[in-house]
Amino acid sequence: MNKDALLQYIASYIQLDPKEEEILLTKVRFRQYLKNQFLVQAGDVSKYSNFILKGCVKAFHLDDNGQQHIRDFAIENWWTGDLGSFLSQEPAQYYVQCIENCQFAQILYEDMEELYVLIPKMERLFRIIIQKAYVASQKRITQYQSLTAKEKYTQFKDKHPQFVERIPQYLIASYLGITPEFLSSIRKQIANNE
Amino acid sequence: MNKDALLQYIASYIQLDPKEEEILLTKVRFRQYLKNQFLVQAGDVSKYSNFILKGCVKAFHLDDNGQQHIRDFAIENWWTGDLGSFLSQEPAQYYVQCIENCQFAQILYEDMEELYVLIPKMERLFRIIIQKAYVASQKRITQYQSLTAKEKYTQFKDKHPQFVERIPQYLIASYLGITPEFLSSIRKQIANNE
DNA sequence: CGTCTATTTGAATGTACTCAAAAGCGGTGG
DNA sequence: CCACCGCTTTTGAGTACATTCAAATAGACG
Repeated sequence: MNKDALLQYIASYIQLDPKEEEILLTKVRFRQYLKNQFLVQAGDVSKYSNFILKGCVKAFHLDDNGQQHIRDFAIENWWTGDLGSFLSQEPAQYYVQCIENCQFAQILYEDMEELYVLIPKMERLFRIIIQKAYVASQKRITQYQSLTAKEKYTQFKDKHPQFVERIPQYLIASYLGITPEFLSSIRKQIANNE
Repeated sequence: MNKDALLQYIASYIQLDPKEEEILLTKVRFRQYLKNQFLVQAGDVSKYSNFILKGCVKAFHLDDNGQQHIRDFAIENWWTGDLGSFLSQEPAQYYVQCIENCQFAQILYEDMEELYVLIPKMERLFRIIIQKAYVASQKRITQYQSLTAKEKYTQFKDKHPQFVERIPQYLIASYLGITPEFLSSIRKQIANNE
């Protein structure tokens, strides 16, 4: 499978020499998942960190009423999983499910810890990646607070057109924290004002 | 000022030898701020990463209507600032303001980058800290999605009693994404049902 | 073509907001 | 020690944004 996509991605953050790349690849497992297959299931421990080579996933949470709430979507060149479960090796709170057929590069928890020792630069890599993800997450919170549903949808559409194309609307509604019916009426409004 | 609090905090994540602690301290600036003073102002570049030795701050965002939305609070032994601005060295999107008189340990952006080189373990330290912060941020998003205002307040109160004691209610309302009037009526409801 | 899932529609409802005013509370000075 | 000031919290009436529920329509796929 396409290991080059992973190495190229990493090269955009840190420089690994050929030996280090080799070590890294001994710790990486390449794997295919089908559409609708679960990468993580709430209740199980999330054993892998998953880099997406191909495809698209949703990470979601089930509330007490059995309702699904999308935490985030992820596509090629993103990492996904339940980070909280992965770090603590305790049962996951989230589900991660494939929206399309997918290919992942997976690193086992124990191997990840070893990699940090064998290749200290990996600490830097993930520090930087997670810093960025955290900044984005903070921004999403303030947008939740300060925007109306219509504004949230408009900004999402403008910022992530690739998601709007690939992902059903009722999932986007869930990501935005609104009902699919209301998103539908927002879209109607937008269409009429143009 | 109390450098030991910083060293002790760091020691709970990584082990620094005396020489490394010394190097670290040459890069740290200890500083006092008064209640209501700004640690970060939107529009300015956030030059420091700030560790709180004493006191309590709010980080917030101003929307187009001039309304304040609390991104988060931080107290002793937490880091605060505008991470996005600090990392990119571009103008901040957030304000960070002292709710009480405060003492901080500050590290300049350039010094932080040097520290990562001089003491590679610092990469590990911040990787771990930010991973945790990111996990908490994700959890907050899903709580935003799946809880009513009353549930959000109850959970906040139970999880962060120290905040409820120190922080005015209208700021907690803003953090939860509701109006102070509505929080007041929620509290009345809770009081009546007991 | 038929079935299953996703999207749209519309009416009734509810949760949370706006606005205005009153009450509470803490500090300060006369 | 009381009176006043500024700021925070409470109250209440009217309103709006978004939800719920039920049903119709549209789309995708075998």
